[in-house]
Amino acid sequence: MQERVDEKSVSPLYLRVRDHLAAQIAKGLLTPSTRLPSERILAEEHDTTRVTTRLALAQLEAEGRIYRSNRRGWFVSPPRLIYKPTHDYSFSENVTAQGRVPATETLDVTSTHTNSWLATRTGMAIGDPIVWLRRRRQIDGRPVLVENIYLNPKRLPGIETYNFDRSLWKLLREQYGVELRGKQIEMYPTALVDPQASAIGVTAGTAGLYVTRCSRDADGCFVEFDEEFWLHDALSIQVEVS
Amino acid sequence: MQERVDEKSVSPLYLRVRDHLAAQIAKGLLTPSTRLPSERILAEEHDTTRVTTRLALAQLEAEGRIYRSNRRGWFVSPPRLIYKPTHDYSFSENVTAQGRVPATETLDVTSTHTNSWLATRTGMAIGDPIVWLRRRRQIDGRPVLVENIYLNPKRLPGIETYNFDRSLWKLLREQYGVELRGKQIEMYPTALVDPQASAIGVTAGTAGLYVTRCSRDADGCFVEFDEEFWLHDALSIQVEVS
DNA sequence: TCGCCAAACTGGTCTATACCAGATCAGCGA
DNA sequence: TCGCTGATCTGGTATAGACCAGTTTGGCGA
Repeated sequence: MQERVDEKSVSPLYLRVRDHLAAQIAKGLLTPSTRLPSERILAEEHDTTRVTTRLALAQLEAEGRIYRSNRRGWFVSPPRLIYKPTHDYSFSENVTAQGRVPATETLDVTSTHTNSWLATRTGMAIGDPIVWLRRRRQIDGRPVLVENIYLNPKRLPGIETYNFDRSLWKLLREQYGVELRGKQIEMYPTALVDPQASAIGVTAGTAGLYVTRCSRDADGCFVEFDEEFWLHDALSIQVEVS
Repeated sequence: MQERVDEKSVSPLYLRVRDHLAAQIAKGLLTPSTRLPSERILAEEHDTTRVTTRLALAQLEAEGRIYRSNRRGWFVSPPRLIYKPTHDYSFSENVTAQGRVPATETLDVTSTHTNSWLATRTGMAIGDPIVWLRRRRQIDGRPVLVENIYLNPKRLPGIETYNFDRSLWKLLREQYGVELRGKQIEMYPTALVDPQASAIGVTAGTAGLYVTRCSRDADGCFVEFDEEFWLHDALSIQVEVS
């Protein structure tokens, strides 16, 4: 089927398909949130098979240029959200400030107990009561992260009764007078797997960024431990040191 | 060939293969730097084909559990290097402090001129002389990053004549009395593509972390702009805010 | 006009196979 | 003993299909 290109050392076909699509995105022929032609059509256009086409798409996905929406197709990625962990406290405010539309959904709120994994990270004792909150957050209608938040009910009595579909940071400040001071942040790239992958609506193995954040108030008292699973193409992190 | 598992809703075969390998790693049957059985053997063991086996391996690679060495095989990933951009200055010292063996290779040193991309990031004027240094760095013999470093020859006269196969930070301090103060850091996950992918010896599309760092001395004078391309499974980033 | 349902379409998973190119290694010859 | 060489092993690239499971959509009927 494929006419043999007899020149030596041409790049592999799947990279040529990748470059062709990348050029169309760069030229503005394909813009954020537009759908790419289907895999079958792309395969036909390049005189190849779906397997090879999917290799090319996987390359662009890994670069963060396109993403897939489950069985709906491939889409051009929007710009990354700029996130400054040393400055930003509120997801909603940050997203809004960058001209985009945030949304937050509470998935689950549970009163439970500190396990050993949490204990070493928060300073709480094993067995201490703790409130476990799961949320999904979106930018312009696209889910970009799910998070597990663990709240200290000693410092935040009655916290489990509030509505969490808004800024947690505002809630803490307005209802509990908490001024967050210290934060320990850890992050590394990894794949999203279940249950996070299905919560965010992507296939297992999609590239992600894992971020944890432990926040304390002005007295050094543990307030909140946050575990975030981001889509890898959704954010860019900026840190300033002086 | 494959005996049909007639239970409904069993997970896909490639995820079962993934989980089987992950369990072996967790149990310690496969330890860092040991080679996995070849794709053909794994396929045979699980009564499937190489294509499906490679899907499973790609999952584990995306999670950072295994990595591939070009045409040599798949290996279990070593622990991530902990990197604290707000504290750490020296790659070599940091790697050594974590009980591992660092190595640095200089790939290229060129005296060139500031382009517009660099100008907006460094504050230099377009056309200003600048020294471009490319290095590859290893941990325990495995290349984990390549970097482009741009040095300000006004602040660092004669810098291009030094040997760069050691800590640049020490060189700046000892030879030029530079005390780095301000740093602007930006990072996001993306795929490694050529020329960085081949410089690091991985296939194009391998997951990576892109990090840039702009350093200034105590007077606020631009000293160094660093652009790093890390393997995504090689590091974990920690930031402390107070 | 509205709502439902079936067809068409999407990506998701999987088989079976082929050939290529670089890495490795055993064995042969100097 | 050492170095070369070729066989063998590895992953890398590619074809040509198949069927499944959600999503979307167009048309039909109330």
